[in-house]
Amino acid sequence: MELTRYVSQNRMLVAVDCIIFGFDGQDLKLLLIKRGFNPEKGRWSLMGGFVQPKESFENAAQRVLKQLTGLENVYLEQLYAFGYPHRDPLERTASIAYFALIDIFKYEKQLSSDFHPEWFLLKEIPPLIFDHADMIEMAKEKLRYKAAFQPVLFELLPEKFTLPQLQNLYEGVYESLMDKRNFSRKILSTGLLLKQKQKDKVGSKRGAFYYKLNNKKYRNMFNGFLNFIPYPKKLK
Amino acid sequence: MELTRYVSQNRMLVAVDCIIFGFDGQDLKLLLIKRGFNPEKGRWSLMGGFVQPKESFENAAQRVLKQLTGLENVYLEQLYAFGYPHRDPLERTASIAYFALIDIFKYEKQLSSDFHPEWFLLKEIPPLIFDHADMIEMAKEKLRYKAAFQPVLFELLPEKFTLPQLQNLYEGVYESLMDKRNFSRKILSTGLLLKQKQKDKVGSKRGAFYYKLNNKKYRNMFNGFLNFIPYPKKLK
DNA sequence: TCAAAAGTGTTGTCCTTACACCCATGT
DNA sequence: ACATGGGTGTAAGGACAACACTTTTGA
Repeated sequence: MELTRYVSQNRMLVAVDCIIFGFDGQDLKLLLIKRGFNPEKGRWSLMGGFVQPKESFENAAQRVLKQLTGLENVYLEQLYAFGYPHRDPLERTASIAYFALIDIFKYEKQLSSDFHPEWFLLKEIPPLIFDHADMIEMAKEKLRYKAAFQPVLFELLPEKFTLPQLQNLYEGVYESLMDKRNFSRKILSTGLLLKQKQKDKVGSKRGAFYYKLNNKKYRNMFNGFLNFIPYPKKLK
Repeated sequence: MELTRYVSQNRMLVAVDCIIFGFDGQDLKLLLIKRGFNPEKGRWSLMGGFVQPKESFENAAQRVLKQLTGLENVYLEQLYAFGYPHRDPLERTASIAYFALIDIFKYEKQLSSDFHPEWFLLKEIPPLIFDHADMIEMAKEKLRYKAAFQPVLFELLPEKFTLPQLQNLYEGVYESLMDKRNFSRKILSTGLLLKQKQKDKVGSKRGAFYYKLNNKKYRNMFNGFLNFIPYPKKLK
């Protein structure tokens, strides 16, 4: 015998939306798509989808992410549940927002066409549907908050990267300038980085040494409390 | 004309659940209720309720909280959206968990009877329905995380409180001991506290001075990054 | 040879920790 | 008078911010 269901309560649609961050060595970017159906068809939007009956929210976000980027095993974290009644004018729809940090170079090899995805500079996000701009704002804030104490930004980098690239990344996230001497001392003192013998010759004539993550240490420290950003700074 | 709805998608129930923290000057506590309906009738549970058609999640949480405690304008923050398919065995139900920090003494004056609420020591939480224990675990963690950098724990205190009480609170949240000299220096250096002339004579013969929050400063600092917990410590 | 970016060391200041004694009062 | 918890100061070490010059190399 089935117990009675929760009668006389209203059900609603539940979707996930993904705020997908990437970093090209210079600038922080977001991956957006052209919405393919009504309402708001053709406008820019976060990638999203409805949660299916047998799926957890996390699984739904992974599915949606894979659908767009082809990537799996990506850093994905629940951001916030958005649910005011008319956020989707057509029908009440809750959205569980996730933010993802991906290696933009892995993505660029993928060919995903249906959604007309495009990378936008974080500073040049176009108008978006519904409350997606709020979601992005919150994701930026959470990323700043989190990256201040945990080495999460490495998820945005390829296997090999240079210190100047890493500093660009931190400067982008915090929209501020940092002293390269203090920055490298602090980062290197964590012991997270392994210096490589090769240099990256793209960004400069002299070239900058590549580093890789010390993966074992990285996993151990991932949930620790560190102190990655400098105290309040003078900008020149 | 109405646009087509999102046909062939499944809707689900959405509820809110509240993790309600209190502090009696000595220990951290949680407010739990006896669930009044099936399934799992009569077992301990977080206070919750279904989100109504015209309600945001935040409003639903406020409503539920007021229903139980009689309190409004309480510190309330979204924690996480729990949604794996069978968390409620009866029917798929998402739960948006909120955590609340309330002044336990304000509550104690309220008479709310229907739910058979009881305060439990945070260290002595009974078995709970569904995934409520996970919610509490996450709430504890988030409170620790947040209180490390923001003066959020004052939301748990009455208007007037003593430094030893405040220290008990921090020690309870971090399950560790702190040096009272360093603690008071650090707290007082924020300028958040206003010393009162009266003393609390309950906790000791000599009595401890009351302090009040400097509310203006409090509001300004609330979203700042501070450093409230000591670096790794030796416990005696 | 010059322009452009990479790399590196020192110093002063402030924050943090560790630690011990006296004070006020109710019993 | 004594037991209980409240209140305070100092010194040493570590972390942080400020700061400038040399190196490399492609054009």
